[in-house]
Amino acid sequence: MGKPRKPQDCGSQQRALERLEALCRARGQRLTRQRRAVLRQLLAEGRALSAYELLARLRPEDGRSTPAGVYRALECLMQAGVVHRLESTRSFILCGHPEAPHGGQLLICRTCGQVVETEDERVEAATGRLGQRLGFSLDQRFVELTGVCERCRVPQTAH
Amino acid sequence: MGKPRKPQDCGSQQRALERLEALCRARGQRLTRQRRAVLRQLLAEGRALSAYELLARLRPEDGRSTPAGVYRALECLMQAGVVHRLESTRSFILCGHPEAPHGGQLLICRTCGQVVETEDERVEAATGRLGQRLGFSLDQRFVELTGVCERCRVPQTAH
DNA sequence: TCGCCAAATGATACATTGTATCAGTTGAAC
DNA sequence: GTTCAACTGATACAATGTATCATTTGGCGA
Repeated sequence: MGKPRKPQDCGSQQRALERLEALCRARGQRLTRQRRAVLRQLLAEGRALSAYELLARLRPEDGRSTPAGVYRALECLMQAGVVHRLESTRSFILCGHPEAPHGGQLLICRTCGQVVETEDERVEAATGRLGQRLGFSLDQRFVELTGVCERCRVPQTAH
Repeated sequence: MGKPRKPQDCGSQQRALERLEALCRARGQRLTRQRRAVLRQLLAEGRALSAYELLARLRPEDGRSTPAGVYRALECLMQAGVVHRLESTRSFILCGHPEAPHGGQLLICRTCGQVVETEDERVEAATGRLGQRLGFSLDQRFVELTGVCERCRVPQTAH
């Protein structure tokens, strides 16, 4: 697992955090200290973290953090659509386009851990049609594709 | 969670078991006592079971079963392509069409627990193309769609 | 501003799911 | 039959996720 570089400097992180907070509020979720802290860590990390990795990062700044607390915060943030859970790796990541409609696809690089989030029309259409064909009224679609990203596959040739 | 009826009588279960065993062997896996026992339980149950549910069913007939043993058996059976893991529910189920090529889609009914397995061309094509478009060489595709199946949605109207 | 009430938190304990390790056993192939 | 890799049994533990309940917090109306 290589390390993806942190995606943003502090200034834009601050702005991103504010944007996410606004979204949560707009979707009827209180944005409490704990939830903000979880958001901040996910934003700072820029990659998927397990609940316990999150907990380890929260403890230093708030010794009272607990597993239950972290899971509750994550639950709420997922409700608000600003965090996704990666079922296949049991981890959590910030949504890449929290304003858009939801239930997208996640592409996960085995090598660097990068997660790319999409809302591919063809995949949406195909899975929707599949559900219909088999008589299911779908309420959630997990589409997680794992592989190796371009950067990891041809790391030297670029420069 | 309603109970799906057991899918087959004992005679055809026996035949199904033999067919699965043949497949495992053809794919280079020894079919040992423990693995056969796991297959038998999954076949008898006809629905997805967690590793520990499996363990509970194996213990009465073999008191020495352990979690590690169950996971090892499942690992092997997944390798052979006759068992799938449902990531979204952390459970395991017999493959519905073990002879076919693999990496299909799973539709899961929230109400009765039924799992329908498909190999939908459109979904395959769409996810493949998506990977290509984003520069990923995919090695695994988890597509799990949850919802309510037809039978559970309109249970009374049929008869 | 005050007090109310629902929501959120803190604390603890526990349940579920999954692995590491290593000694002993088994079974296919020679 | 011997041998060696694969499999198993046993034990311990790591990782992930929840239940419960007393307490605190924060938004809101009086």
